[in-house]
Amino acid sequence: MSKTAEEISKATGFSITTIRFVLNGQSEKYRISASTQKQINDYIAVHGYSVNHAARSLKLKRSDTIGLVVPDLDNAFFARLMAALEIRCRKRNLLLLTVASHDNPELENRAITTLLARGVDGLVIAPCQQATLPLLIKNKARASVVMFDRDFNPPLFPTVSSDNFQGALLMARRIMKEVKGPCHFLCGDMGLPSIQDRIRGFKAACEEAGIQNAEELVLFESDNTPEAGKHLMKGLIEAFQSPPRAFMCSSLMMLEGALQQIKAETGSIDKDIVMGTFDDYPMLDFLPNRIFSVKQDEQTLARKVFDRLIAPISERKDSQNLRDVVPTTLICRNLKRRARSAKSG
Amino acid sequence: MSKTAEEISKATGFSITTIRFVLNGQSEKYRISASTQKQINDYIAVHGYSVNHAARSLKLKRSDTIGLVVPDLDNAFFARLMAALEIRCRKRNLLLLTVASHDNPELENRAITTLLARGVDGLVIAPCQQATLPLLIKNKARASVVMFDRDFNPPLFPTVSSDNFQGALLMARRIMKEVKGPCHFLCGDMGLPSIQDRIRGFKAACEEAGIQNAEELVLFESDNTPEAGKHLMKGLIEAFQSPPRAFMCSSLMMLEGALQQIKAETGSIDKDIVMGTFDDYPMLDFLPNRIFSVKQDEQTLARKVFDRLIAPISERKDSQNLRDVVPTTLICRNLKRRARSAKSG
DNA sequence: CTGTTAGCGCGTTCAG
DNA sequence: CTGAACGCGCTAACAG
Repeated sequence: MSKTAEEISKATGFSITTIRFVLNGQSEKYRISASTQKQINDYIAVHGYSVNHAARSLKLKRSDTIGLVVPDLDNAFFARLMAALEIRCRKRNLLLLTVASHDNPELENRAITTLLARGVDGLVIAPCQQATLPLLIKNKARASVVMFDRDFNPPLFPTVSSDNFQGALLMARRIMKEVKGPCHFLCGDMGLPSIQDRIRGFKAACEEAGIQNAEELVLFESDNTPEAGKHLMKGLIEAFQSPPRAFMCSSLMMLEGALQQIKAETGSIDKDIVMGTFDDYPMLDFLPNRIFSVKQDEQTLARKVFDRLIAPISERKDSQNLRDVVPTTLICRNLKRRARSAKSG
Repeated sequence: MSKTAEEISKATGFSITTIRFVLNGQSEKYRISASTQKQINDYIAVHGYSVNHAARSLKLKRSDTIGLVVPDLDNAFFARLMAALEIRCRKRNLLLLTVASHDNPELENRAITTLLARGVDGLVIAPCQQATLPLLIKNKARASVVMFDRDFNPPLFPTVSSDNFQGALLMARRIMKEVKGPCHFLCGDMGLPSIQDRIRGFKAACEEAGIQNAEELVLFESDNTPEAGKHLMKGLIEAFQSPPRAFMCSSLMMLEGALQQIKAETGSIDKDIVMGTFDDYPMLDFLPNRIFSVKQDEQTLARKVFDRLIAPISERKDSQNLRDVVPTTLICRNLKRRARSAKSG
């Protein structure tokens, strides 16, 4: 176990101040003698030293810590975002504290409270509710807060999200062009703003294509789970006595469920079905089907989130431009004739 | 921002001690008058209170915090394990601090040092090196340490891992039965004990099947990445002028790379290829191929890790039984004739 | 160049 | 039942 500054002081006979100066690399500044430095450094080399962050935080009212609240730790999108954020944090000697809310408002509040009590210097949240915000605003004082992925109205904090409207528009457009006909949209988590944006994008594409009954093409559930996807697909298959020629899903989980249902009912997944999904996953490569995916740019999202977090004081244009929207990429797989991808936004 | 105990004391006129007793639910014990309690509680109801964990940690030499070091945050297996651990931590009012090592010894050491400096009460590591351990042991004093996923020799700390030998044995056996012939094994991260165990299991299955050249069937790279998988598959295709009839991979990443290579070279993935992989992912359902996967039991792994972490003092049988081995499940997809799954271990 | 000092907020002990 | 006082290890300001 490494020693405290005082222990080093006692052991070497120098005062705590002297010890601290060499510990903090200020020996030049205060012209500590070479001999003194050596003695201290030698002692440290043997016995070790690491600051006590608890004491440091207590004194400085700063924890060098960032809190992150996400719905789910084992969701490819959030995991990638967390990974990207963690790297940025490490560069600044910040520790990222990640807590899952499981899309449950109560757990979300507990997570936020916990993180705030731990004295995080910044807080990043993919909120599952608008109601949380008042609670936050009340305790806001010490941490700068950034929302991401879901931009509820009004945006009480800086918010970073993907261009869901554009992503949905481009994907739906391509799918409908591909099948020269309509496409169903299976949505989970209806209540979320990001999903609403996707639905608007989908409808815009329908309108372009001269499709009248866009409203009926959008199916939704309140949860974002494979089960929800299964259930919606089940309804579709019942209604048409066969799987749809084309459909798109609001998430990988919904797609998973939908495909499981198709496989369960028909024994396999017809390779002529055209599908689309939000979020990308490398394994989509291995389906023989034509399949589109809207890939979110986690790196850019993480960068913008981090910038908002770090520079809260500077550049106070305040209420204006509180929202950052990040373009997505449409990935196209197994098409014979067209290009493979295109930028949105 | 919630108040400190002293602020509450000043605001309500009671002494800090009195405030603390009601904050800590000891008002009964010290027979605080009902009126006093009410005044204090009312104040708290309005202004809020949350303990300052920095001060608390400083005083108690305990942070109510567990550290977790994993190679990669956006790896399905580790993400699931992290999620499972987080839930257990929350139940005990512990905060889980997760840091990625990116399978880089230097980053791993930094991560461990950081976590230890933050005063974690426990430390869980999926180590990418044996060399780390001395460093740890030196600083061990305050945190109980548990290793998982990779059990280096000798096991200097309690270690929890899956039954990799058995998993590989069962999977290889089934694949070879399925194709009535040999199967290649594409391995990443050769140096890891878990991979070594898988190779031993694979060879055992070969021996059972009377296959002589098991050694040649094992291909390996030092990294566990899609690129490594691609590269190995490329070699295989070159050697045989076509993709193998059957192969298995040491991880999903390797499988990803291998399949990408097959697709790149042959335009599609022949549905008669039989494959296997360590770790499961729901999307494997959607390949038309016969495909096996060895699913690790993250819940049980997390439970055993947590138990080792929490109960380090009790039951000191010490050196004996330092290792926990958790059974895996073999998942079989798209087989016509056989059952879908079987337990190992 | 080196030493001393005063809190940060909390848990605990001791005196009333 | 309530108040006062100490110290956890660190930072920062001030005195030599």
